[in-house]
Amino acid sequence: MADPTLCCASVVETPLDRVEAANLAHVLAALADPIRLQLFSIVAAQGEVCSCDLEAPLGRSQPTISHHTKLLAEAGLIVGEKRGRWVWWRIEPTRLADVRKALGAD
Amino acid sequence: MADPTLCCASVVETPLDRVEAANLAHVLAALADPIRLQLFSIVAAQGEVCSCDLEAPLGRSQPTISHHTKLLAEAGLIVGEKRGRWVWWRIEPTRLADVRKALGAD
DNA sequence: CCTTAATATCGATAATAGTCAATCTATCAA
DNA sequence: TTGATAGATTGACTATTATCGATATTAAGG
Repeated sequence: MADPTLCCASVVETPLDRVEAANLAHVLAALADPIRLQLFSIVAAQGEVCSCDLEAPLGRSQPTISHHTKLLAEAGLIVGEKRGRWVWWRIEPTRLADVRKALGAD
Repeated sequence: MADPTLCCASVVETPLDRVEAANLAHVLAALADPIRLQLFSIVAAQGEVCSCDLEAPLGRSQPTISHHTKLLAEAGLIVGEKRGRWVWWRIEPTRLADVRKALGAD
């Protein structure tokens, strides 16, 4: 779903209002899980990864992997492309940059 | 508590191991809540804030505010100093910078 | 001391989130 | 068309978390 509004001032400049806080918290929550962080870093390192190649390194079942990829995708942090029976995931670097900026990147 | 280990390579460079993922997830989880994000941004904007001045703008009870400041402090993101009956909170900018770096700051 | 005030802690509750087995859907191959 | 495979969805269970009332703790001030 990727709520498009992570643009504005950083968290250290101006007090966030409720909507800004909710939007940013939603994206941060997607990253605030060890399995999803590992998943994200594997995808980032390999460029493109099939869902089927995530179960083994993460030690989680297929439905659980599917659940985590869905959350990361809804947060706009990864994008999936279906090719035949497989879904190939890549990260969305601009979205991650938005998060850094929201956390006060110079 | 502020686990000191957020130094290393960013999440987009190398796949995180379990320990790195757990440490980073812990700090991100502290930020991944709307109330704590607002709290953090209020403290950042004002430089120093007393706990007693957080209940009203955040619309939460005193025990809840105390709970959230504790989580942020345990993540190393804010520091509290007791002066008389009051606790004054300030942010830890280096800790926030560590998070940005872990998320791939250039 | 005793009272008041700021904060922390405890206990309970309701909501949220991670996990997996079972099942459904879509795609490909024979 | 049938069988096999990748992924999504559902349902149930458990664990975690946000919240607040009640209580404890600590520090002035009189």
